[in-house]
Amino acid sequence: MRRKTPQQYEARARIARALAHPTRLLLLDLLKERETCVCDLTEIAGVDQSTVSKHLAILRDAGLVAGRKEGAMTFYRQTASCLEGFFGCLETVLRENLASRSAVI
Amino acid sequence: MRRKTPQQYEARARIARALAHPTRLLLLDLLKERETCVCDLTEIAGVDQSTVSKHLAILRDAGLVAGRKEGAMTFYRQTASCLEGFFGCLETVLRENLASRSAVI
DNA sequence: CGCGGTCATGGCAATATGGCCATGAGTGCA
DNA sequence: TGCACTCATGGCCATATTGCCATGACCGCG
Repeated sequence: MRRKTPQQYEARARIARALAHPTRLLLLDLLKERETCVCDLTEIAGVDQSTVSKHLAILRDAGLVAGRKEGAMTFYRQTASCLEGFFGCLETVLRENLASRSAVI
Repeated sequence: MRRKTPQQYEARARIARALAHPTRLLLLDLLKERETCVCDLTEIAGVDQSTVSKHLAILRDAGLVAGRKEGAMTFYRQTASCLEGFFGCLETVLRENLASRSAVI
């Protein structure tokens, strides 16, 4: 494969940055199954509502979730269809890290 | 799937953070094909050698690359076997984002 | 209309990140 | 030994990120 342009790496990094926070990973995990309103997400995440809104905005800007307004509430859902692969990758790395550390011991 | 512990999300986020920088994505791309020394990586990346070393340390701590000393040089290689899936995920998101924006227009 | 519930955004402070410079350690050659 | 080369690390500054608080917009119900 040919090397990519700085713009391509920047575009990829923008999405990766959106994935690089535990609270956002939790939100994505919750939204994998079903649409959820911000109020419920706030309660589960255990941080301020404004903080959750900002995290959701970051995920939305990255194209990973989308919001649907219904009355006073906004229901978010996952839009990226590939996150299973991403999480699978993370788990693989974690397993490999664990194995190599065990090997050292 | 059951919800995960904060520690699990933190562990995942640590790896995601390592992937969340364009220069590190470039380095991973270069190391996908063949082992490369820091000096060559520095020249290609176009940033200071110390900066490259720090990026490589971050990737190494995340378990994504490993270094092998040979004489005065250190050759790095990719150790994570799943990054293709990760990059594929990023590309999918980018394509989906592009498509949805085109749909708006 | 008034009011409580829901959510997004601006402001701010604390912390983390990223870049370069300077430096030090280790290697190999003359 | 002396020197050039390679790489890692500490220091430092500029910038970005993250959290909460405060606030404002919007909705729906009395």
